[in-house]
Amino acid sequence: MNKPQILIVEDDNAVANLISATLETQDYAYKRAATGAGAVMEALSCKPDVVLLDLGLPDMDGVEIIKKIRSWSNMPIIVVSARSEDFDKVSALDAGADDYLTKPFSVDELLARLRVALRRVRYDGDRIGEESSTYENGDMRIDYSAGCVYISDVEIHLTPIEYKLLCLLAKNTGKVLTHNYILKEVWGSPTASDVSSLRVYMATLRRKLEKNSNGVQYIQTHVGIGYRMLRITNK
Amino acid sequence: MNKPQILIVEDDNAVANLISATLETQDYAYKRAATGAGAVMEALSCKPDVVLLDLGLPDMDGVEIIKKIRSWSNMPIIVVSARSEDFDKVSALDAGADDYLTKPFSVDELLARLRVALRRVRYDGDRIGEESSTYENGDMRIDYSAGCVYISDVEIHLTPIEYKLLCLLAKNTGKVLTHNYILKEVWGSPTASDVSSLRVYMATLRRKLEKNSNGVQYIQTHVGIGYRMLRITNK
DNA sequence: TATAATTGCGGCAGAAATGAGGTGGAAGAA
DNA sequence: TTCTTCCACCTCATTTCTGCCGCAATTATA
Repeated sequence: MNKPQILIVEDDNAVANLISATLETQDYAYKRAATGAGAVMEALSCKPDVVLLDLGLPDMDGVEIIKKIRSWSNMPIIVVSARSEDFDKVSALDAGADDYLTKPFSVDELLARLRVALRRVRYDGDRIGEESSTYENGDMRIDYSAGCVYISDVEIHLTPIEYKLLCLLAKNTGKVLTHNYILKEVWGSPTASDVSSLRVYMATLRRKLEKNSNGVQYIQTHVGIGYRMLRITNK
Repeated sequence: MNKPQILIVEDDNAVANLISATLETQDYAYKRAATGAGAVMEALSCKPDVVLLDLGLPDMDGVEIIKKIRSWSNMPIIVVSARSEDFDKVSALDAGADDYLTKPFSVDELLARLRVALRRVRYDGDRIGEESSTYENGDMRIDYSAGCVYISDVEIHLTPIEYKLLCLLAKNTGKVLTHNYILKEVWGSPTASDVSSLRVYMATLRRKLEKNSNGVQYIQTHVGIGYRMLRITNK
């Protein structure tokens, strides 16, 4: 078995050095990133086994980074943050983080929690294997890493909400998603927006998807229930 | 989807009450155990989705409990302990615990970490179970997750009420359901609609089901009583 | 026993209600 | 500015429900 690969995301060099030195003594391999954008890129390219993420990065909100990574990967994310408020913890954990450590942290505890995360990777890894960062269905392709969508290799521009909507449908291809479920997943709370807005987004999303795609219908309406992404079998 | 089942292992009644009250507000189901032996037994018998484990039990060392459970199960274990020493955390985590909270803990944080654990259970469950959640009877097939019905692999379009009706009959294949029972289950209240409406829906449902299905009768009428879905034995 | 009356079921059709999609524009953010 | 988000209004399609009719089975009556 190879050395476990850890991605350290931290803009404070002193802390990053401390962590990387510690990891070396434990015979882990590691990569470093000091910005949110760099973190997402590294997470994509080197596919680390675990991400150690500092929330206080200069260029991007930590929770945003978590959501970005979670949009295509389930790799364990351990947040290491100076913020110890409940709100910060809850929002990071709910965004998809697996653990949350507050600075100053004990090195032993960090290592122990790292082992917990790795245990899970190894365990999951045996059964699900590699996860791809793209989704394909018929002529449609979603590149999660780039956040782009293509129809027959032609890029189509989606707004953030449209993109989220499409990803949600894609993740659940073949299943009917209820209006409320979609609203909760995309907008956060079912009350934030209402079904009429959802309809508008569905309509524009459909138009964009099915414009250059000769007559193929990707999204099916279930009247009074919700929507469903069909699996396209091109034969 | 069932309520998540949480096992609370805690000998201090006050804390246990606080946790169980909190869980109830979140619509979780829970069981309680106050001793290590009881905890292991409950974990075995009721197969909870998550275990909340207090380390300071009178009859058994917490780490021992973790190891015992881990010897046969990977269910998530969140330790809730008054001990905040590194050594305690590391040994619990390395013994197989998934998370470690020190008392006094914030209820919000506990709930967030609980959600993290449940997320993982659900995810694993989807992967390994891959339960198709379909019903089959003769040439008819109901795909519950897709909300679709097929006759001889041809999709049949049903309106919401027709679909509910069919699911209800399917769930009770072979049993006679009275008019009132059906009205209550499908419409919510027996007074919302009356039997004449039910007749219309039954008729259209029958037509749709038995159209492409050469002469097979799925739904049987019991005059003056109700309806019944027959189990079809295709030979 | 034979016939008439009653009751319940299914078919059909049309009205009423609900929901979906289109469009335009206002408000807010980049 | 431009882009994005969201709301309001309109039209159209679907869904739901009701009423009426004929048929069949059961029950009552001569």
